[in-house]
Amino acid sequence: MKKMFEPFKKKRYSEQIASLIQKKIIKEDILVGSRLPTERQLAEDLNVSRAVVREALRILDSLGHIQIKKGPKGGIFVSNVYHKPISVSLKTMADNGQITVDDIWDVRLNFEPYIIMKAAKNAKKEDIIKLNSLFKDAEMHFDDPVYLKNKNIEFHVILANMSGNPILSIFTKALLEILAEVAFNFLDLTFEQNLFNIHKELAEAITKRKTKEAKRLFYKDMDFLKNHLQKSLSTKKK
Amino acid sequence: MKKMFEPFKKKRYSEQIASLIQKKIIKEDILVGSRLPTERQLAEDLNVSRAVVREALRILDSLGHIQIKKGPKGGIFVSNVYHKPISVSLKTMADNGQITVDDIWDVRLNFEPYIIMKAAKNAKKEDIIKLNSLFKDAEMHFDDPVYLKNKNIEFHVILANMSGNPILSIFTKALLEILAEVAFNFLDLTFEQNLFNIHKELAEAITKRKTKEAKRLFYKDMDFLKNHLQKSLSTKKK
DNA sequence: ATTTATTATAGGTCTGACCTATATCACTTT
DNA sequence: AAAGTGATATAGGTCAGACCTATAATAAAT
Repeated sequence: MKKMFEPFKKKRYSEQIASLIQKKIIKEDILVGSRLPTERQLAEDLNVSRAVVREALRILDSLGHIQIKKGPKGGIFVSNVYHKPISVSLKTMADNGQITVDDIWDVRLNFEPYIIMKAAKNAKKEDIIKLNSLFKDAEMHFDDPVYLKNKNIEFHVILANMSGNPILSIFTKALLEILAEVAFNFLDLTFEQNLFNIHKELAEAITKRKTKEAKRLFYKDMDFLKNHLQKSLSTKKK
Repeated sequence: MKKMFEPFKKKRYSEQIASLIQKKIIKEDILVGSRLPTERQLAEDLNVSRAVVREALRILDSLGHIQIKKGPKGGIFVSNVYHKPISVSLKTMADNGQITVDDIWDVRLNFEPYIIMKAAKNAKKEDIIKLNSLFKDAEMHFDDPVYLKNKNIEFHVILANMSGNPILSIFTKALLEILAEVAFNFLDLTFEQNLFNIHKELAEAITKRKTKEAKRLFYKDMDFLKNHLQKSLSTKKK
């Protein structure tokens, strides 16, 4: 018959505590890098057993919100990265052959143009400063493939942040991270340098709000990546 | 002196056990839907304390690999839900005002048309069977708002699965779940019935591979939802 | 036949003990 | 002075065993 209520979700103490702490981290009541009380202290403060606290810590750990070190000067350190759980999920699926590089590509091609468009619309002064400072940093290490690779990834992260939609941001970050791990786990200086140059062009189009031009350059960027990826995959031993 | 060994990463028993079980689930040595031994039995089998087993279970739970029920006929059930960590992340952000319903809307509007398009392209016989069985179930409970609401959500999940891209699937699942929780946590039979009828139309367009018509109906679906959402929000006390 | 106690099950929580890795400091040794 | 050695305190890691609580199934009562 007609139900008047849906059953409400009962929660374990460990889950409640985990989301309690998670919220404090997200609200920045607890800052990234700072240290939580010891397990024993948390148990006393929260008036639960240490076992419950530890279960909560396992949850927070697996969500990427904390990092734990043993011994004196050790403890529970806040290290929040919103997109990490997504990366972990995707990584597990990739390891298991449930998703392919093409799937990631598919998704990026579907929503990064939208990000570019929004970024071009919303571009603020501080965003442009961020981009310029990124480029300056990169040019100062123009012969360091590791550094350059990271900056090339960071570029897309900044664009995602500029979209103004945090969901797009974290999805993009996760996709880039997993892509770097499963597909671009190699280094090629010339490649990164060329990529960097495309990014500079793309940034200029965005800051000048030339949306069409920006989209064109994004596809150029992606094509360039894809070509390089296919080349490097074909030279790999099976 | 040259180091002969690098320090190896020590892992808690709980982590080792969690990935042990995770692997078995992924390899399908343990099937989804089946039941793991009881906590006490696992502790005995693995020769660790029950506390360790429970911490492992918290990890597996937060990764969406298991579901736990109390009491007799209860226990630890395998339920690979890859999108769970994403839902949890988004939920937390929503609770803390870091993302809004509009953000979720923005993302859905951006990539569900793509899903619809791919679904219309890829629609297989078994997909159509699934859709029809969904509709049949829903029509058998056409006066139950809870049941209907769940089926209306499930409809979009099936479409996402039909896209053939698991990433789109899990992203969509997470978005729908969070949307249902933060925005549609109320019940309205007539609304759900109307929504259902749109879904039926949409499904027909998709199975007949009428992509344009399908997209049009999707936007109708979204408009309908948005209207209802705004109405219900405006009648809520601030 | 339906409702209401009863009971067994399996997860949930608590207590308090002991183990173990590690940063620090004091003390040698070279 | 530098480097190795050892003691110590810290804080997480593990364990054992007890008791609490929700729930499905069964039996008893209506």
